[in-house]
Amino acid sequence: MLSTEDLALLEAIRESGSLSKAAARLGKAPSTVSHAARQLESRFDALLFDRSRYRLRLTPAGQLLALEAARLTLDVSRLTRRVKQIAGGWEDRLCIVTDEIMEFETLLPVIKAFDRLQSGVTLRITHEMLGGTWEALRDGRADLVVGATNEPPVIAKLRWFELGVIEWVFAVAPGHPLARAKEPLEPEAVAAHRAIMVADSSRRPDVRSYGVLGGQAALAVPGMLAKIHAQREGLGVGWLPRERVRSLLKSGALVEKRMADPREPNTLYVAWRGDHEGRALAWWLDQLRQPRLTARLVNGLDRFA
Amino acid sequence: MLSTEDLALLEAIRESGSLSKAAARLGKAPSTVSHAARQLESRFDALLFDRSRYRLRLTPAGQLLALEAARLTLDVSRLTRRVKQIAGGWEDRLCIVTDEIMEFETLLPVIKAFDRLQSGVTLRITHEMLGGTWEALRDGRADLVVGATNEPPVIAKLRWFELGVIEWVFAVAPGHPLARAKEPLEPEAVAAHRAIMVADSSRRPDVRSYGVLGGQAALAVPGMLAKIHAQREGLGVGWLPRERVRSLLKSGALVEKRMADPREPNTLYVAWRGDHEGRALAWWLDQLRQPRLTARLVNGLDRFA
DNA sequence: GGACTCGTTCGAAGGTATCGAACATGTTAT
DNA sequence: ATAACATGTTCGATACCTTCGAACGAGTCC
Repeated sequence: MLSTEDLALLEAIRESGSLSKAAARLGKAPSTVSHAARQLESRFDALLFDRSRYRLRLTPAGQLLALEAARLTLDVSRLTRRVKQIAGGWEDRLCIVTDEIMEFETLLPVIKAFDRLQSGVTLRITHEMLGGTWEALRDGRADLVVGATNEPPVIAKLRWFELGVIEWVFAVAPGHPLARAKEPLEPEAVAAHRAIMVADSSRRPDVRSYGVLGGQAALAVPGMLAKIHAQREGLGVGWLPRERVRSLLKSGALVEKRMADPREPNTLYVAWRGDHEGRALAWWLDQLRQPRLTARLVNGLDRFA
Repeated sequence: MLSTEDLALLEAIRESGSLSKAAARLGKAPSTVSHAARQLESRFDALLFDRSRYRLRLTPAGQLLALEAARLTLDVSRLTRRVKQIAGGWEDRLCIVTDEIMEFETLLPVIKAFDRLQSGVTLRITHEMLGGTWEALRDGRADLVVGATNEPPVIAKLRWFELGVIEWVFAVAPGHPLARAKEPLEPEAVAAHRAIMVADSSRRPDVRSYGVLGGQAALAVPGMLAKIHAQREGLGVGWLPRERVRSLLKSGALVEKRMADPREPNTLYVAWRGDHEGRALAWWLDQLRQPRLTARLVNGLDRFA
């Protein structure tokens, strides 16, 4: 194959346009370079050097080789770095999947801190909706999930801890008919109005349509933030995460309604497969155990404050 | 860097799960393989082999290296082929640009014949409209242009020969008002009807709108074939290449009209830059000098016969 | 024309890869 | 439990490859 010395030789000849000048540059004897050039030609079974004139130069084939050898050398040095990375206990890449209710910006400082480690680990952070987080972990699409809801399913070698608890509030716009309805609201009263629910982009059943009654009209929106907006505009009703609409409730832009059937809080989980633990995963798990970050992820950002 | 021996060693160990078995496979002494393994680890400054158990195995880092080394080896063998190709006088790639009026299928047998040469030269064949062929040659986007119209422009080292002559006919649908108009048709009579012209997909001025008069209504269509269809449907009028509509004229689906201002035939050219002549280009030029192929390209296919 | 440059060939020296023997440890079959 | 066999490492000797410097013929420049 090709060595760094081969590349250096080709580049020195290309740039100096002379074998003896190239040898001087490389700190080698001209005879060494001459011999090495012959060896290269023999190895590739191609004329790489034009000796028809006084000073030796690259043929077009030699030029192509010089160019491509440079690219290959880059490839190899990247590979060397990656191999060292892994030998040092870091992963090649880390895929983190969060529930879409969680705001990506909360993770930005963490990502920056991780970058400062200069581990070389490729990071990939994506969202999943509904039970999609557990699915991603099972399928191997995720190495780490943040904010998974429902009880942890049966997955080989699964490890997890609780992130926190998310509380729900049934809220309507002040001008919505249900805003003036007698409390606690009965299911029949709710069923007469359109429900707002988060669209399920996966093929799974609509797990996120909590409290939507049979036959009830529904509007599916692309995420929790969109759901908040839709309900604030009076387009429909449904459950919303309390901490994420706190200032809307306080300002009256949304009105909380007590329900005949209250909704239990949800526990959020951090989970990973225990058979693939590298330093990057360990680092992230450590961060996710920090109470301040945890609170921020669970409670979210009040985008309406 | 990496050698084919390095790759062979890594793969033999991975597949046999043992250093001594790998050595047997490679036809080498176990001590040689042991030493080579140590050298590899030293070169990458990483533990590539797990010696904690009876039989030596690859670490995750070693596995990544084995995988990536295989990919790199493939890269190098491709490069070796390319270098040999060029040293043998072939180009790395050949870009042929034809005028879009020419049917691609006419070139299929030529492409197949070229493939049979097994030169390794990458072939790229594209269309240009209007003066786009000359532009492609000047810009270096084309190595060879086929069917360029107008006089050859000033391009450094330009070489060319005539391919043939294309004749035009002013044709209208039988139900079109101009079909019954008195001959020869005067410009004023034509100007009252919509012109069909080939859309210019480049940024150049509309050179292909020959005979379109100022203020005349126009319909731009995506190519000569589309123009033929549009005129046959009576959507408008204009000049068409005589040989490509011969059977439509014969069947009466299109009616030829004599004009007060006849259109001169166009000369088509084959052109290339003379400073980059390899064996592939030479081969194609040779083919393009064959009278049968030339006639087919110039006269085209009568898709309506 | 003389001084210098260029690249090749050649023999010698230096560096690297490979072999086989010896050895310690682990595994398997009886 | 023991003997036979397997595994991988270390080490010295040998083989192979790379590099050097000297000598040389041909080209270039002042």
